Amino acid sequence: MSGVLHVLLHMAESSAPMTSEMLARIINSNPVVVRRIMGGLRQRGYVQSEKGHGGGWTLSCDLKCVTLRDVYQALGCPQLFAIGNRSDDTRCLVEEVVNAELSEALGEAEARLLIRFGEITLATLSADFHARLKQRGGSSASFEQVHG
Amino acid sequence: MSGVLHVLLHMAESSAPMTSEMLARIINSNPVVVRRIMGGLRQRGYVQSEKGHGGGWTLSCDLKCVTLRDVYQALGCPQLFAIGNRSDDTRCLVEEVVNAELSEALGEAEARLLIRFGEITLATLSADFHARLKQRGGSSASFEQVHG
DNA sequence: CAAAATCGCAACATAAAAAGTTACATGAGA
DNA sequence: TCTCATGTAACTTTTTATGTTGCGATTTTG
Repeated sequence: MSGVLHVLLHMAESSAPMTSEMLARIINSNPVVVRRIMGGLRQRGYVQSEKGHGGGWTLSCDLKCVTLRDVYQALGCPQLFAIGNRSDDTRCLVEEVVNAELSEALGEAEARLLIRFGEITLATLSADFHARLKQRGGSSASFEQVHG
Repeated sequence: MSGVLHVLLHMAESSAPMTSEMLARIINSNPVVVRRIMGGLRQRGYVQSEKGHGGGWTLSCDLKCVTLRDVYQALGCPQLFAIGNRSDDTRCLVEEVVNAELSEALGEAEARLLIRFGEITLATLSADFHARLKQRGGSSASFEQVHG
């Protein structure tokens, strides 16, 4: 999640397509992993990829229209919580009770978090970035500088 | 978390000490793991352990006074979320922004969840258990029946 | 006192999941 | 046609959680 957002924002700053390799460097990862996670985003039309010379990834959506929730879903709704129900083998009434209570609490937390994610767009993040950039004196801390 | 609660509720139903082995069977685990996770609870005085013949684990707290939050903390506040900040290497302003936004959202969700956990006591769970038990016709679905 | 039951703990082993890597096919431009 | 890209499957490595073994300490029982 964090990585994908990082990558998307960098793409937003770049006019030319960025290769999987460049994106991988941004998140200290590697090209194949990038392709893997970007696949979901492409399917939903948030990004495009071009093969061949000069190819790479480009944003193909309005930053204002894509929320963190959309991104999360494009990634296949990965597990949000690290804790959860141990098993669904509910022969034991005690376990049933524990699961019910935990599920409810976690479910509510998840719902809230997703709502929150739904309120944050990529444009929000981008604006935030530019605000900080200005504050820091405008030195762009560009891709090449930081991730080169 | 789920496992610990399961175990604690079974202990609440038992007058005699329960051995690590019995508790392990409850959560399809093994005695050493049980001792490991119960250690934190013992330190806080929620449970006691007795060595030797006839020994084992007993609850040593008022169920009404121990919340899920307490249990969570006794377990050492394990990671709650499966997603999070990729790194804290903040040379990149983009990453800084992403991290800030994600941290805030996750932080708030965590705080809320912990509050919620703080409102649920072991007594709540136990009451819930007994309510369901009555509803099902009182057959105790005891430890021996289910986990033996 | 000896034997059996139990916890405590450290060290090691296994398993499951995430991430990374390799290899090769395909398509696009120079 | 050669190079630069992505697409994808298969495999490997790393990481983390869990499980296991071994042994010492403590307590009850006979």
